[in-house]
Amino acid sequence: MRDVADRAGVGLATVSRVINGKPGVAADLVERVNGAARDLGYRHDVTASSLRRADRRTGTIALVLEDVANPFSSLLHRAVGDAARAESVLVLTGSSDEQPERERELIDTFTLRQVDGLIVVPTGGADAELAAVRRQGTPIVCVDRLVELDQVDTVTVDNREGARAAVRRLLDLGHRRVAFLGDMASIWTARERHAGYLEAHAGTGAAVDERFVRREIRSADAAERAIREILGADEPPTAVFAAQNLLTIGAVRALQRLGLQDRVALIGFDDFPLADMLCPGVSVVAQDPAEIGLIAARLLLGRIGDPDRRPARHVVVPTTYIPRGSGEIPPGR
Amino acid sequence: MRDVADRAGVGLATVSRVINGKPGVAADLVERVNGAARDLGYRHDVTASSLRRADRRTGTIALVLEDVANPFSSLLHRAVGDAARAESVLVLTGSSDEQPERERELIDTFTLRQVDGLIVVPTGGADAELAAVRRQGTPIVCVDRLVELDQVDTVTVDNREGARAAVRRLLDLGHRRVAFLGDMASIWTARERHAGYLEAHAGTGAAVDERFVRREIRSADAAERAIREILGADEPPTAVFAAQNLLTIGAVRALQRLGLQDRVALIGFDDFPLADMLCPGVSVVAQDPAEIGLIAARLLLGRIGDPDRRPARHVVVPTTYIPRGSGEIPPGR
DNA sequence: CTGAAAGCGCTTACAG
DNA sequence: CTGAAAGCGCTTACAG
Repeated sequence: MRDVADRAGVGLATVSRVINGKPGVAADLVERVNGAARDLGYRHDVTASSLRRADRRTGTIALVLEDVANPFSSLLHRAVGDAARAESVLVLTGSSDEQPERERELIDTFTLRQVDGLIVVPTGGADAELAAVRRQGTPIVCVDRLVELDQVDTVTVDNREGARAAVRRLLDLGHRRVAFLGDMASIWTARERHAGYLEAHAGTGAAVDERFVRREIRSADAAERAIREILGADEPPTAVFAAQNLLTIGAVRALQRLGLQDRVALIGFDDFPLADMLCPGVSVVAQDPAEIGLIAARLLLGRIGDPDRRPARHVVVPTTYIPRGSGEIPPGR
Repeated sequence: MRDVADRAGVGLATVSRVINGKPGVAADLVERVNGAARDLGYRHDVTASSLRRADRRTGTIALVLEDVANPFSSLLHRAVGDAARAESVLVLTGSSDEQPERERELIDTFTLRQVDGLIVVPTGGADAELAAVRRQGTPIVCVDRLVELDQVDTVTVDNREGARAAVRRLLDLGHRRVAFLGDMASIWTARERHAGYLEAHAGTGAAVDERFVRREIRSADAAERAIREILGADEPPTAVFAAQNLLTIGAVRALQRLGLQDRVALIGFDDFPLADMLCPGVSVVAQDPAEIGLIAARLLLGRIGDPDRRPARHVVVPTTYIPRGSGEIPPGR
């Protein structure tokens, strides 16, 4: 920048003004500075500029996901990336693997790098750290899972209602014994979906049979084992509600292995690629990760641009039931 | 940092030395500085520190992918992220969507942010920019696709051989008419896989029938249409080789719709989730994106740590054929 | 072993 | 409208 100023025969301040597009510089000087910059192949150092800048913005946000390689996460990532790009902000990413310790570590390194804001899928075990960072002034939006913190926005889906409606469909079809497969109860979505499962039964003839309710299931393999076990009982369930995509896949695998895929109904929560191409197609309560990501990014970018203290917002994105066959199997077939 | 120095009653330089773990500071001073830092809740500003640092390293690398939401990319991303994390470096990501213009833009913004190195899946249309950046001193490793540039390492798979072996299997099974579905010829992998398809035919009785060779196919939908067309011909192919995962999915869809999934053989290049659960299971030439990512990250991190000018390396990661049924269907069934 | 000073590449009051 | 000076938070020769 020094060199540009010299070559253009102006002061440093003027170069800075021109580069940043600030008004009030004589046209011929603008011309000269731009010319000099071009001749010298000048490259503006964004990092250095943020150091002295009044707002100290770095033009970077961070995204803390459960796992960047999981389809839900990567679609969310894509949407956030696109929204950020439109405002020339870059995005750093990390995977917490559902470990609070890891989440804390990520939050720490990202804030140390002076990110302008944070979008996080909270494990639930690092809420205190999130609150502290927020108090420090860094805007945060939590996605996928509700967290009640001062000044932090959240965007989730109506898990309870989505689950309730899906399970109610099964009951309305005549199923009396519907199994439940769920993730760790420490995860908000897992609790909500379980609650929806219970609510669906209320007021119907069907009772929840605790033998068929399996929670704390963490992988497709575990889900597969659970289903095999459950279906080995006498008077086994005639339908399954799998409250998470990996668990749905495990359930499909179990049913296929047992040759029961056309006899036992199945509905999963969260869509997954190729669900429509299995036989039968797997019916799901679909979320829209791209929409969630877009809304989260807008909320965050909005807070960054305008730091006045509006109260936290909680936006709920609707789910969609997609019938593909597996959820439409009647009992006793 | 000023505050820490004051509270510890030492100079700024000493604080810097302690924070950076440099040797040669009296034990009691180390103690005092750490104590003061703790008391004051001091947070080291990594960004500012890189400004004056001799090596000017920012501890950040960038990853330019085709699309962060595509499974191949996101697995690669995950591996790179893990390797980077082990050395406390952060990773910025962007999606080029196979557009050279977009790739150039990403390279530009990332280098402007002073990243220490770049891992890119090159579109092929921004090689000049990559070369320029490399000459500027920034280490680069290209993944998935070969590019011949000075001092840039590449890690790819042996596409040609993987494709050749797969198609040869089909021919050995007795198939005489094997269709080919490929991506844009501007992409190195698409050209190589096509070459492998041709090589497989050499010296066998089977001749390549150009009516059944479709290149420049960009999506699952286009692949589905192409297959329906091809299978409408008289004396249609009895087997299909799909040279990319989206195209494989399109092919499966077409075969399912036509009810031919158990009659026409299919092998895809690149594995995809749930390929094993379709009926029949889809046989593929699998790549190992995690391994590719890990190797790329190591190469890059190695170059960053030790900038002496070793010649570029090209590492080739093997592919694996996974038989699942669809590739094992004999002709005329 | 330690600290005062200079400086990384930039922005921002402050005079003019 | 413009420029010289100070300073963002740090590191690094350079003396001592």
